[in-house]
Amino acid sequence: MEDVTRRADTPRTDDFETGLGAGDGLELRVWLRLLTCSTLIEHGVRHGLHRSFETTLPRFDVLAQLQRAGKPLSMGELSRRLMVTNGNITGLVDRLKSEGLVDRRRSDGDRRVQMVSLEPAGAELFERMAADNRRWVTEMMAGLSREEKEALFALLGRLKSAVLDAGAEDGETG
Amino acid sequence: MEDVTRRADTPRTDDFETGLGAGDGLELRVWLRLLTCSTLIEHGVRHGLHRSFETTLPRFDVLAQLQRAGKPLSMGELSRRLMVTNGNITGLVDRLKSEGLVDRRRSDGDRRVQMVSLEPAGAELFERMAADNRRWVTEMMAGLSREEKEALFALLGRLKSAVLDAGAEDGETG
DNA sequence: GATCGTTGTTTTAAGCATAAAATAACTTCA
DNA sequence: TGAAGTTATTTTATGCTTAAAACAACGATC
Repeated sequence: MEDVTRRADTPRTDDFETGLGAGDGLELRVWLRLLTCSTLIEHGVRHGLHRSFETTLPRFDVLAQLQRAGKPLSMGELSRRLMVTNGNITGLVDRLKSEGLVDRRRSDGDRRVQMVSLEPAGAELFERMAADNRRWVTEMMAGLSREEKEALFALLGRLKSAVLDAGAEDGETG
Repeated sequence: MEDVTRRADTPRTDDFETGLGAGDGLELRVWLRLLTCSTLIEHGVRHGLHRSFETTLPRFDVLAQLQRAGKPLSMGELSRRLMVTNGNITGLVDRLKSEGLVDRRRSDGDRRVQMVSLEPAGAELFERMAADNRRWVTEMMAGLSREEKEALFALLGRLKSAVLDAGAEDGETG
C-alpha cells in the first residue's frame, strides 16, 4: 500500500528452474534451485543497501570482512575472503577510501603489501547497515521454522565441504 | 600433477563466513553459507565454460533458457527468467547474435517485442556445454549422498517459497 | 650479491550488471 | 480520434568482475 511505484527495471522474481525437464539430474536441480535462492536473497539485500544507504553489496562485503577480522587486512586477504579476483579489490578499496570509510597503507614489513583498515566512519556506517541487513535476511526467511533453518545450515555445510573436496583434487595441487 | 600452473588471479576458495561470530543470527549464517556454496559452484561452472568453450555463464544461461523453453522468447521473458535487468539482455543477445548462436526478430503481433530464437549452431553448442555442465556439477556434489541431495532440494524449495512470499508483501502490490 | 622463481598488487581490455531515463508501440477510454 | 497511461526495449552512466599481463618486492640458492 506504500511505495507502489516499483522501479521499471527491477527484474521480476522468476526462476532459473523454469522448464527444467524432470529427467534432469538431481545435482543440476539442486544447483539451479540453490542459485535461485541465492539470487533472490542477494536481490533483496542489494536493493535494501541501495535504497537505504546508496551503496552496493561489494562495498558492504569489504566493510563486513574488515569489521569481522577486527584488524587490518591485506588486499590479497580481502580478495580471498570475498572470493573475487584481486584486481577487483583495488578499485573497491579505492572507492571506499575516497569515501573516507577505509584507510590503506603500505605494510612496514613487506613493502609489496597494502594493509586496509576500517576508519571510524566506516565502522559506524557498517554497524547501521549490518543491523538492517540482518533484519532483511531474517524477514526473507521468516517462513522457515527453526528446525528447517538448522537442517538447511547443516546440509549447506556438507555441500560446502563436498565442493571444496572436489576442487582440491584438480587444479589445486599446490 | 597436471596443469599445475594455476592462473595467478583465480580467487582462492575461502569463505564469506570467516570470523562470523557465534552470536550471529541463524538466518544470517544460513545466508552466508548459501552464498559461499553458490559462489563456489558458480566459480567451477564459469571456469569450465571459459576453459572448454571460451564462453561465459550469462551466455550459457541465455541459451539454456531458450533451449528449455523450446520456442522463441521475448527480451522481457529472458530478462525475467534470468533474473537480470532488461537492459542487460540487449547486450547479451547482441553478442550471441553476432556469434551466430541466436536470432532476433521483431514480433509480428506486437512491434515493440523482439523474439529471440536458437540458431542451429546455438542449439548444437548448448548441447555440448550442457553435457559438460552437468558433469561438473555432479562431480562437485559427489560427496553428498542421494538422501542429502534430496533433502537439500526440498529445503531449498521451502526457502524459495519463503523468500518469494516475503517479497510479495511489500513492493509487489500490483 | 646477482639470478631465479615466487608472491602481492595493479593495470588492461572486455564483458556483465544495475538503476534510471528515454523511446516507441500498444491500450484505454472519453 | 486523440490524450493519458502502460508495456517492451534500448540507452546512458557508473560500477563490478574476470582473465591475463605487467610490475614490484621478496626469498632462496649459488
